[in-house]
Amino acid sequence: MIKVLIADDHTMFVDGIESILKLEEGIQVVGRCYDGGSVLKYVKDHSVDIVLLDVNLPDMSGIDVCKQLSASHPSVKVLAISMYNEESYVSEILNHGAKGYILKNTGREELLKAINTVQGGATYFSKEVTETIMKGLMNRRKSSAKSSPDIPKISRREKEVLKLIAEEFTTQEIADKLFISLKTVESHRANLLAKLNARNSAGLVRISLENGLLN
Amino acid sequence: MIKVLIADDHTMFVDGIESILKLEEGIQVVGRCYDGGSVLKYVKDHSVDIVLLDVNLPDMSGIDVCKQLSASHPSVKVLAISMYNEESYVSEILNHGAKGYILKNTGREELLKAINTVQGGATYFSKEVTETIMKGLMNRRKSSAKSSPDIPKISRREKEVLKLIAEEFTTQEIADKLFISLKTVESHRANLLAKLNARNSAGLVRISLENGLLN
DNA sequence: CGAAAACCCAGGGTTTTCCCCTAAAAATAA
DNA sequence: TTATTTTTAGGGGAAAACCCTGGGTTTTCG
Repeated sequence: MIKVLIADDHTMFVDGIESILKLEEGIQVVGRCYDGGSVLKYVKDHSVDIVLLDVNLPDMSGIDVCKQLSASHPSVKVLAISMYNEESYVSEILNHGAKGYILKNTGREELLKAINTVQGGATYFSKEVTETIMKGLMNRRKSSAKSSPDIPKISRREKEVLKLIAEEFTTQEIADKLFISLKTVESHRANLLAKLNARNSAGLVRISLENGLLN
Repeated sequence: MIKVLIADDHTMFVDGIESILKLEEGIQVVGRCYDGGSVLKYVKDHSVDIVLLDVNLPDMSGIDVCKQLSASHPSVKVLAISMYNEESYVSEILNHGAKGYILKNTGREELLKAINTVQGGATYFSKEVTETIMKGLMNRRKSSAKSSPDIPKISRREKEVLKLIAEEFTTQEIADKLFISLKTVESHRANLLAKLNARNSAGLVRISLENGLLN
């Protein structure tokens, strides 16, 4: 028997969910909460398997609820429910321990599948949400891949110097660390400025980070 | 009846999968392929619902197979199977149309769940794979996901200066842009160095980018 | 309201970076 | 092998960054 807690500030929505789950034999709705604080309170005093958690709650964001929940009660699985298929919402709440993310226009079948999947220890995202995540991944890949229009090869030594510059070491400190002269470090930096087309160390760091040159 | 095609170059593995699926009533293994070319060929001539596709095949990578498959036969769902839980593999093959990604140490139960989920139109990732994806998301989204441990408020003017520093402008240029003295700009930078706990402008830029302070 | 804090401004003095130049030993590629 | 790149290093000077101090203004908060 899966014990489910529903957390959403819209009564009608909670009613809808409950009426769906009531018909299921393996699922028991053990409680209803209309704000984040009640969720934390309820979980403290009762046994709960899954929390159907709305991302947007009146008093505190579902993200915060999720964060605290997974810290204090890691065995409780959070299935996020939201009106919004926004990548930032999705990644944020998943980064804070949610086991799944579905939209509010989800049908009965999918809701049940999500609950069962999450209960089984895996994660569940509805199709639309997955597409959103993938789009996000794809865009980031493109931008990180294409954004090297004209970057000549950075030699091994130059890369070492570059890393140390990004870590805020002075030229003298870098020279000492690498057992080379201060003038040599300056040479490397000068070459880096030319290669990365930067005007100063600040630009050097920015360009490096934007193109992931420090890995 | 779900028609499944197994594509993997390790015979024993294919046997294992097939013996598992043979016991299932709703699933029928319609073919076996040991390289990528055969997959494309088979799909062209037969009706297939799901391809269990190994990411590493002898002749061509599973990514390429997936790409061509989703272009020529979009109704065929690809469920990627791999030994490796590498973020680059996962995101790449998912970007090319795969509907799921599971590892080779996956048990019988999870394999069946994955097949049914994918057949139902949703996507499926095993727990470990999801963690990998989320880790990747988190690293790229440090700004939104991560907490800012000890960053005092940056004033409006300081932020302006900070942005211009990151854009490689010199102190004099910043002073001219903002119609203030060179010395004033230096003051702002000094305050920024203290607030962000940086030693120099390079660190200023790094910390800003890591914490998304330039938005 | 009134004090404390934060913000914006700015100058003097010191250290560091940046730039333009040259150049040789060492490693790598053709 | 020869040719190219990398790594090393230096002089000298202009520019920028950094450190310390302080005054005037605005914001915040009891």
